[in-house]
Amino acid sequence: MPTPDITARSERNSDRTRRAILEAAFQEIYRNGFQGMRLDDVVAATGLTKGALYHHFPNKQALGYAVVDEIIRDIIQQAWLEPLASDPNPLAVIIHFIGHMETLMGGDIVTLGCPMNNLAQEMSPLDEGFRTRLDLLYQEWRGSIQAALERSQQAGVIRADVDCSKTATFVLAALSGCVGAAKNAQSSEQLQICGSGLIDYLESLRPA
Amino acid sequence: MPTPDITARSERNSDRTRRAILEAAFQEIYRNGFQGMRLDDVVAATGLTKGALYHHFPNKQALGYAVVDEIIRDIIQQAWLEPLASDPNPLAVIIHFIGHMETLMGGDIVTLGCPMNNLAQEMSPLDEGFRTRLDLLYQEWRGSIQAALERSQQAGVIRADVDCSKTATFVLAALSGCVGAAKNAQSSEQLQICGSGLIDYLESLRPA
DNA sequence: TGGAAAACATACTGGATGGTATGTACAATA
DNA sequence: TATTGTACATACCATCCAGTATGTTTTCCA
Repeated sequence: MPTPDITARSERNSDRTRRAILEAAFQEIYRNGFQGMRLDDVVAATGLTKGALYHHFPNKQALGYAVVDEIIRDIIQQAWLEPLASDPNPLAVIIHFIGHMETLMGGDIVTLGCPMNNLAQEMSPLDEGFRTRLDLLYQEWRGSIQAALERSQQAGVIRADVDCSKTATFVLAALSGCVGAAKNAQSSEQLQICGSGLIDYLESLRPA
Repeated sequence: MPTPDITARSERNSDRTRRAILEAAFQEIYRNGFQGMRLDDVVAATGLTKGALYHHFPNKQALGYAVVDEIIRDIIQQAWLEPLASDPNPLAVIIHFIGHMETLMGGDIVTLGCPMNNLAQEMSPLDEGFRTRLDLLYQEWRGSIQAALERSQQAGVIRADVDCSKTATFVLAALSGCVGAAKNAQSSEQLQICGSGLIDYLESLRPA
């Protein structure tokens, strides 16, 4: 007979510790970049020690990779892929998201930017492991936008001559650019202006 | 009578040394970020020593500020402000620039991205001195694009109902986003696709 | 032409930081 | 219950790196 569920609570302690380290590392990376993240700060934020960190991760790089694979992936999944996949009017979802970004994401989006784009901009030229992981995530993200645009196109909400693949690529890049511009200016007004420019573009895709 | 020009050729030229340090620092920042830049690497690249560096700059931060004020400013000036100010058809200049970015800038634009945007993304949330300097540069850049759009608008090349201020903000942000996307993917094809999406948008501003 | 100041070079320091070596409590088997 | 492996804690090291102290050479100028 297998051990009862009571003992299973202790195994989850390990998972919880690992998760706590990952989330603290994510916050530190979000605020200071990967190179700026200090492992001492991560363990201090969790209340743990270096022994715990190095028990779960072999080194700083592996911790960074795990943050991409487990934390950042979840964020994109929940904020974009799931809402876009389930909604019957995807174009409206995209436009709504852009228009209400600061409300939907935290206010950190203005002061700190997009955590995924920050990390990609910093590490892509320096570390191929980061680059491939983040590029894969971007491909999924772009693919979900493309699929959303195509569904809206089939519903007649978007003109038939629009190249949804190219448009998805551009929209995602422009969105990253808007968030980056707002971060440089440290201004949510800048995010509004820039976002409304992107919305104007999306509206121009509608049939005449 | 002042000393003849012959002596000006002498080995020690303060301005040239300072400039050499600035350019080496720019390259290091471009490749590794400001936090990733090592002063030892900068002096090694110039063939000088730390004594020279600390004679011309009080500390690392001041060196970084000077790179923004003197090197990056010049790059934006030469690549954007001057071409846009002198040309009779500014919209065509913008479109041409976007379409031939990799040729006009170096190939580093794909592998390393935009030096100004890189630095802004890294340092704006961390250091107010960097942020204000870079924000000022962005304002000038955006202003020149806005002026260009307005001139094209007065020439009838752009529709009268277009908000040139908002459009300039969006175009600059989208452009940064495109370069960033290409850098993440390490793909000049990505830059082409993304850039053509931006060009499509600019073309849509023309009268029907 | 001498002397002061500028323009460098050389050698060093101290703190920060990623990583390691080792010890210990505890749960899971056997 | 003895044993073993897991999940941490503690203390420490080695290196990197911004910054400094000081010496030397060149330039400027009175």
